[in-house]
Amino acid sequence: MADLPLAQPQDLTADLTRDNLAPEPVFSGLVTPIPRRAGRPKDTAKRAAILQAAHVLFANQPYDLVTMEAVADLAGVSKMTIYSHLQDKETLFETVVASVSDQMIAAITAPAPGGARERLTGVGIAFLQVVLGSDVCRMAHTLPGTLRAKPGLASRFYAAGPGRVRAALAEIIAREAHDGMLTVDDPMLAADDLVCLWEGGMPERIAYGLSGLCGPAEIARRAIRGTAVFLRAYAASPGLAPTGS
Amino acid sequence: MADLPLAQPQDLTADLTRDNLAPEPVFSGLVTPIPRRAGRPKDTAKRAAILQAAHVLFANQPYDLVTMEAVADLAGVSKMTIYSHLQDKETLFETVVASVSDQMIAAITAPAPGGARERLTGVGIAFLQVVLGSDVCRMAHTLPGTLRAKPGLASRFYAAGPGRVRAALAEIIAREAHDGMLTVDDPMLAADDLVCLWEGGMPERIAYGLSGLCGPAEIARRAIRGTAVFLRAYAASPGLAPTGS
DNA sequence: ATACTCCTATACCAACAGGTCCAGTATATG
DNA sequence: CATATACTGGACCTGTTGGTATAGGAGTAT
Repeated sequence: MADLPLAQPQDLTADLTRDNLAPEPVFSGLVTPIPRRAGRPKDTAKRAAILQAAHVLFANQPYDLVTMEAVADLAGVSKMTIYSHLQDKETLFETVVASVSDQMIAAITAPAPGGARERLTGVGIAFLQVVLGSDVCRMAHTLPGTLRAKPGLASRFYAAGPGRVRAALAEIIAREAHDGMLTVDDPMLAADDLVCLWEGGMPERIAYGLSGLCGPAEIARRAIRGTAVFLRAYAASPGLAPTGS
Repeated sequence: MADLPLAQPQDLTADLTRDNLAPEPVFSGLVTPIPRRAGRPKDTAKRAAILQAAHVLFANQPYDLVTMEAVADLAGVSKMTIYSHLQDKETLFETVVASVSDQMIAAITAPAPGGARERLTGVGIAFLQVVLGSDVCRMAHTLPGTLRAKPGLASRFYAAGPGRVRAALAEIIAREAHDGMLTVDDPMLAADDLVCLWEGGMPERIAYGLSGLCGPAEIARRAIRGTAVFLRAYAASPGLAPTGS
């Protein structure tokens, strides 16, 4: 029963100070283009700081435990400033979630050269870097509970994030199958299998706080291993006929 | 209170009336043995009703949205009665989680006869019946967010539930490997693979509310398919299709 | 019967979070 | 310059929730 050395989830929010934010200038692109109005214009840097602070907090705490004042403090901004940029807490959360989806998809869709094994391994590494290597993982496991009451948002997030990844993967697999490299009954199910083999119970253990985020070495190892197992099961090797279908 | 227009997520909690509880007499066994004191004895049925109501509510709502009054109403009991049986909300939650773990383990550890394929498929069906076929699935995805702040409880739950299942599975796999039926590098990782192949992205989709619970047919199909893919990847003799046994 | 305990109902408290109001100040445009 | 808007900081309101206090009714033991 003795398991791996597990990371303590206590100090997750310990060092969340304003000067200690993760250097992800992702939110700069989400800023409004400039409506050109009279009076003092809104400070786009403040909006980015708000979204980034919310990103960090939502990634490390369940939705209900993230207070607007905490977001304001972490962003170095007055609470009212948040409400002047975002309508309410739900809108703030939704904006952060949307940005995470974009980030995830951008990481996946980068084309990779090489053979089937190299291509799949490359996609796996990019996928795991987001899913196991960033705080997105923790946020992903906070989402279902939060979005239970907002089915519209939930389906939108799934379609934009995991769903699109799975579809893209299924297409890759279908192409390989068409080229005779794989023998696949259902590309969608095979995509599920591939994703799961890459992840292997890690998201669950990370979500439970029993394991920390994965580093590059661990990520590469898992991508290679998962792809290998997948290819053993689905490779169009002579004499081995796939079941099902 | 339950009549409020509070955002009911897809009537999940719509028909949770006192006479409509799921018929699971699981909690009868958790009742105190009879302390034999003077005066009126505690009503063990009420304790069971409390735990069962809490089970239903925690399975369908995140922790923070489950109020003690809701539990009391659903159990048909005064709020004070809950506090006379359970110390506080966390204890109530912990008790329910423990019972779910017991239920899960009992479903898994039932020994199955037959060959490797039959044994694994049988375990898979038992496993998926709990994980995909009951409200445990929804609760499982609520847990990480809830338990983030209580690492002790989280690790205990994981050890009692998913962790023990994985260990048991790893042992089965190791035995098959020792008997020459499988070629396995690491039984623990292989157990992860098998579980994931059984589940295939379903828990995620169920948690997001994009899919309902799986029925027996779907569960059997997934157990068979997952086991088949697993055997294709891990079967000892690559040229011999293990479809027959 | 009596004593003791359980159970209920209700009111109540403290804490806390989401959101608003407001007075004052800063910063842009025309 | 004037004007319009942004931002701050805090007080403030409102609603909710976990948990407590209390009083009276009800069931079971001796």
